[in-house]
Amino acid sequence: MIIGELARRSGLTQSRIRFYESIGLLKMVDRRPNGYRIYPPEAVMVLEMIATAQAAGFSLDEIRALLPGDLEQWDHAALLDALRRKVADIEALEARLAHGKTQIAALIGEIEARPDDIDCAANARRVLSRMFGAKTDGPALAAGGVRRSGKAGRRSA
Amino acid sequence: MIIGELARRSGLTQSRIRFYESIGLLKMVDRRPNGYRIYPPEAVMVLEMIATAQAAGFSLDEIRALLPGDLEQWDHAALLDALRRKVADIEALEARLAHGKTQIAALIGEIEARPDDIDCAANARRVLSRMFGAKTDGPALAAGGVRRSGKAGRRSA
DNA sequence: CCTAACGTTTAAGCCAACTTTAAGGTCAAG
DNA sequence: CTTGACCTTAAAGTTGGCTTAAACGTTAGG
Repeated sequence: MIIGELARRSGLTQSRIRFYESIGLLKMVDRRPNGYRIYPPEAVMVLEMIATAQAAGFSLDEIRALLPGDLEQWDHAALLDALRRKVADIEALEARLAHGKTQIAALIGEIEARPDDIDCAANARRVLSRMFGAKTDGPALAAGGVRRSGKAGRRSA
Repeated sequence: MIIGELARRSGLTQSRIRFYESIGLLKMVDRRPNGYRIYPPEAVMVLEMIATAQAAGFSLDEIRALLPGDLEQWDHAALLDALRRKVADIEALEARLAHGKTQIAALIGEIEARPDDIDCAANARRVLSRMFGAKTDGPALAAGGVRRSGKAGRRSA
């Protein structure tokens, strides 16, 4: 299979496939005498696997660490470990999200409770002091938590 | 207040504060004849507000759109709107996370169920076909979903 | 008067995960 | 033999949210 077909069959772009090869993520590639890449049929599945793992929240670095390149040699223990750690990560993120949601809900309540007939600055101060007073324990959802859901959507191909 | 003190009091770095000014996020700044920036005391609160909003999942663009620069003039309606949209975003992300967690849990189950006495490749294929067969509806947690929780942690100052 | 600790600017660098661009080689059909 | 669809490469660009560097001015203390 050459790259165009692999791209069509996996749903990824050619550039993305080449990129994965360049970072050592996709090693199942040979060359024709003319320089063209040739892939075995399994490559489709591996790419789908990579995409799925990404979809489950793994970084490419993590995926590379787990994916043996050779489908016959999975490190079960390491894989299970990584999966369990990922579940823990997800649960931590869920907790942060819940916390953030609570904060926002409280803020909505505060704002709704008093229409604009009262001093805004004082109101803002009240709202904020409540938010900060309510133990915003560290970087709640911060740095690496949530990424904007709106404009990031750029699917393959 | 000059920038060093503001940095100390808000917990942000000076470069970050200047950066916020440069993108039009922090407008409450004057200059001394010598060029030094001077800030009113409220700047501390505004910066904390920005950090909190970020922590709640808002991008700097969103924050700029909501923060009027002048504390006396909040657009209540727009703010409420944005907050409600953010809650919806968070809930969508929560759903994706739950879905991803289910997927991973299923995968763990699959792997645990059969120790390494069986053919790995066949097993992998089974596991994956189950994952893909189970309607991995689109980019579940993909593109803009989760960011690694491990190495992103680089807090201010 | 010197030094150390502040402040200023612009520009470039970093991260991940790609995409885009530019400039070219290969190949099958008509 | 030319056209057009394929493939190749290296390098640069993208996004967001900053940090770091370089080169310089200011100010307080001894």
